[in-house]
Amino acid sequence: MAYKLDEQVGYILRLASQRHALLFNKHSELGLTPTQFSALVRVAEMGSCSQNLLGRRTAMDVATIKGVVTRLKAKGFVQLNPDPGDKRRTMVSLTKMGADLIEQLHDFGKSVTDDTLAPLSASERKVFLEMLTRLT
Amino acid sequence: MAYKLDEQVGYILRLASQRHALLFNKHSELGLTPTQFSALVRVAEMGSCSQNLLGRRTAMDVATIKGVVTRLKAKGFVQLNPDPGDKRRTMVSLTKMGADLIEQLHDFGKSVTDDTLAPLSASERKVFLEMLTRLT
DNA sequence: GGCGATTTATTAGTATACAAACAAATAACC
DNA sequence: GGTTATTTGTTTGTATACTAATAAATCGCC
Repeated sequence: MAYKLDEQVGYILRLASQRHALLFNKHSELGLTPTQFSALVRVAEMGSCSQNLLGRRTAMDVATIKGVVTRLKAKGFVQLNPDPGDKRRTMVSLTKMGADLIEQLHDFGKSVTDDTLAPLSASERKVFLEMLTRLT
Repeated sequence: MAYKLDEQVGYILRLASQRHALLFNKHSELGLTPTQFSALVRVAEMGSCSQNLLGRRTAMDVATIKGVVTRLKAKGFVQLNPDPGDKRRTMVSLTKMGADLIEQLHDFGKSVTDDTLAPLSASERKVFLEMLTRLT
């Protein structure tokens, strides 16, 4: 059987991720990237947490999460504080401005997910997401 | 319904792509990245083609494909030549070294695909890839 | 109590990925 | 045939994403 690039899961995953990013950016008046969005939503979920832990909980390595947190801080959505109990740690938490945004982010996230999955029916979406999750 | 980051298609797509990249790199003695692999396989498919067209056929914008082609050339897998009929174009083609590698790349690609899809049964794979393709 | 191992964060380097601006060549079209 | 529009390629800038090396603080364990 001939090897067809267009049928390889890695290649198609890349294409699907590209389309998702496109849909995300198309409606983003928030000025957030998908990665920044994920990190911000996760901070809201976790409350105050260390930069490293935030990275682990969003699947970003230490170098990546540092850049993301730096930019979220520059935009005024999170603040950084030293952990009084552990001098190694930098604690990340939402600013008032960040907290005020979360509900809107959830709505936005739902609509991007909906747009991305538009080619699938409701029952297909369920099956697809279950299988995709198994590939993580 | 609460918004759960872990159930959003964009987030899970990112995780699945990460796992695929991990599996790809784990067995890559070829020194190629997934992106370089895709471009090289596509050049083999297309024979000689312009750098821009190669970018379109591998879903890479002009800046990205330029970098990828530059690195493939540095590794000796492709060569660049001016198009005699169109002075704007840079034609990309395989070197002998690149051509000799293609069969091995196909085998390698198949095994990475297989590893990535390991959590799915044969019939699930078919359904999954069909649905994923619709999301591109 | 102290020493080795681990954790946390930073930095430097490489590789995608995309947008925007630019120059050169070609195509389209009247 | 000449002007406009498009195509091709380059460059700059920003944002992931990962590796590796480093330093500081803490933990584990005897």
